[in-house]
Amino acid sequence: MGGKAKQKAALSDLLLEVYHRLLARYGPQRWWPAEDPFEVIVGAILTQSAAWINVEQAISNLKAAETLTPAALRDLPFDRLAHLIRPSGYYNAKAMKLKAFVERLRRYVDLEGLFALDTQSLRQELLSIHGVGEETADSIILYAARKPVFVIDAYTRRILRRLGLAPEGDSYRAFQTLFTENLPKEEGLYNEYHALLVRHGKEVCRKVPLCLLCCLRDLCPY
DNA sequence: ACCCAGGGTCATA
DNA sequence: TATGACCATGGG
Repeated sequence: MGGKAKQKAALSDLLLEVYHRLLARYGPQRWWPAEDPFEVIVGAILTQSAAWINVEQAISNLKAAETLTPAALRDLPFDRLAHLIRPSGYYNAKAMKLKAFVERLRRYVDLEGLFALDTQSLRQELLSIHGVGEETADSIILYAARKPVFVIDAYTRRILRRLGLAPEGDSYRAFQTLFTENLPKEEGLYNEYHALLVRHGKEVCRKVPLCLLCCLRDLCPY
């Protein structure tokens, strides 16, 4: 094995080691916390820069109003939609995004039609919808369409930096490549790994600044 | 009182 | 392409 290949093998082992530690520490996360694919999508948009606890309230409001379907959201007056999702913050902006999504969905009839696209086309299509950026698009592909795409979020970046693994460039794609080039391409693994990173990020990285109690502390170069 | 959450868009340089 | 203002609620 050449030097390059050896380095890559080591990185792959490290990423798997991190995964197994998190899994042992927290257990399976059973993501995404939603009853169906459409609820995943609504949650992915509502959780943008918002605490999940507030998103849960907004989703709960939508369910109580029996409006958590594409057709119902299309029929819902804008102001009423905005009011229902108020707890998740940025409610006018997010009401606009939800409307944009369900309007675009008409082209494919339903989610099944949209998800019939190959992964690359699906990603491009999602990115072209107002309010859907890279993280939201990938969350939808992984957790709603159940296709193997690794989701990168703020927690993931923070944890990788702390482990001294942050890629050069610092871009979304660079972080994503780090995972996909060094892990088996499995939807189940990507699903659980990202969920665990988020769990770990919430649990430890903010509350315990230097990771003193962190299950990854001996992997930290700091 | 202040900080920031499982981001994204848009205007500007 | 890169930065900054803006979107807004609720819990720590």
